[in-house]
Amino acid sequence: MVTNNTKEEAEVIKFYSENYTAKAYRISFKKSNKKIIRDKPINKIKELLIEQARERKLHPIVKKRPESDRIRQLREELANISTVRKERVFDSEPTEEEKLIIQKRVMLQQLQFQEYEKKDFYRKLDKITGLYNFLNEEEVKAALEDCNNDEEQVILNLTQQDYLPKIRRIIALKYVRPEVETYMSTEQKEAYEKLATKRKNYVKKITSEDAKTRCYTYSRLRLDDALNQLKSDDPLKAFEGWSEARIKAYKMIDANPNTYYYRFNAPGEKQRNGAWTPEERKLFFKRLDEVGADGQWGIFSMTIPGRVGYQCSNFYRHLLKSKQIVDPNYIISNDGKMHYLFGKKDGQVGTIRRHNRHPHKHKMINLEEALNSSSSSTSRHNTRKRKNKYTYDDSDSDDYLYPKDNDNSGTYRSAGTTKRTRARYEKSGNVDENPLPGFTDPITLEEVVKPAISPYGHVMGYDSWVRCLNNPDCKNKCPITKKPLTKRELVILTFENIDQYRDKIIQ
DNA sequence: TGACAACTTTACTTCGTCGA
DNA sequence: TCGACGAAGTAAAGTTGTCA
Repeated sequence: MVTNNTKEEAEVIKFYSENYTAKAYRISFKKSNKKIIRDKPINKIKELLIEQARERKLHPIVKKRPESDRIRQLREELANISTVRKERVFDSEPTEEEKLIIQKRVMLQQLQFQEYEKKDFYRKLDKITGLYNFLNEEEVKAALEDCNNDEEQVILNLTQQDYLPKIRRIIALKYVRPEVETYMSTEQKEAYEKLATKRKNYVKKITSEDAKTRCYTYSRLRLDDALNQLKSDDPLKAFEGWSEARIKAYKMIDANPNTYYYRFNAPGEKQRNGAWTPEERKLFFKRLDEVGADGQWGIFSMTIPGRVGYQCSNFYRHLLKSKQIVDPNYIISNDGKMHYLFGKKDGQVGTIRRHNRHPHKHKMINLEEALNSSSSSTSRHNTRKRKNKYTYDDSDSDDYLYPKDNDNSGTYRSAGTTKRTRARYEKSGNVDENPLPGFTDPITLEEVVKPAISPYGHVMGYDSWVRCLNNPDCKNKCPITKKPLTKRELVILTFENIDQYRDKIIQ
């Protein structure tokens, strides 16, 4: 995207805001009914340092990293290089053979130095993450660079609430997306301009007056045209003619990839149009096997180059319509149109949604009616303003985010994501069911009450996860891996499921 | 706990384009 | 001219937070 640097900088600062860290500390202390003491984190660090030293003394752990082997290997290689001893070193030029040996030795020494540097880094990494186990390697590296490689200084700085956000900002700025290069050649540009002119002059013969007016007053802005507009130097013109939905989706690239990819390809990726090639079909079915048609077509399309989410959605409907695949969630009404079943409950007839050009006459039609006659359905009024929120599951239980029992589908109950439901869940007494007693929350540094695991294997208190994922600066993004993550993907650990997840936990 | 508003998501409709 | 298909826009369902 072509924007000025300030805008990009603002966009890439996604991780914890200063406010968030401060809040986390506040909440943590509020919970334990303690007064906020400014040097509390330092006291905590001191305790941890003493504990760590004691633990090391009792149970010395030697972490083996591939580097140790590599250094040994390099040392052996160095020893095996033949040596040349000259009696009068400066008398003559070295022979070719001697030059090669020197070159090899220098190279190996450089490598060895690099390996030692790595080893030293890992030593510091272990020391720092021993205290701040929620930091990742990249964050430690950035912090060390910031403190002239002084790990003690890093440890000290990290006791300041605003230091981690500062480091994360530095990292985030490293990933400023480069400008999307113009991938059009001169010939392509000429052809494109020709096409654009043709489009501009194109006047379709329309019989309806209304349609004619619409055709003259606005023309649909195609994706390639819209993206080309972004190359304009004038920021006002960049989004000219874009629909609200498109702008919204475009802004969601980090916050919500599904929304973005539903309407866009990956930045710089050329859009593919036309019929699906056999390779694309193969990719589509492979993806279908992996994630299924769960409605997140944006996410679905991410692995299919050149195709956006709605293209995948349309293609899926096409496959259904042409009976190449079968999905019981869709029905075909008498008029031959596909309808997705909403609010389908076990043993009950689901409803289908029908669009109406007249917004004041919204209707929900019954499946039976739809199957019998598509036109008769319009006579039935549905004045319900708000449907039952939780239509996916009949159960009244509040096991939010828990995998369905005996369900091999891999889906999760989506009900009960509100504060209220969570409160009810907590009230139900499940909170006491902590399978990880003594586990420290990396955010609050307090013992985790309700541990939850992400698909990436990181464990934090459920409340900490929720606060991270709700933080507008890094909404729906894992604070540790920076990868997309929603609350629904979290699994609260209990005695029932801990064995299933124990091996997946990353420490 | 219900009502409601704001926001998000996505199924579906409509329209543009192209080739026969 | 027409049918088929791709793509954009929008209506409406779902979600979540707030307030009384």
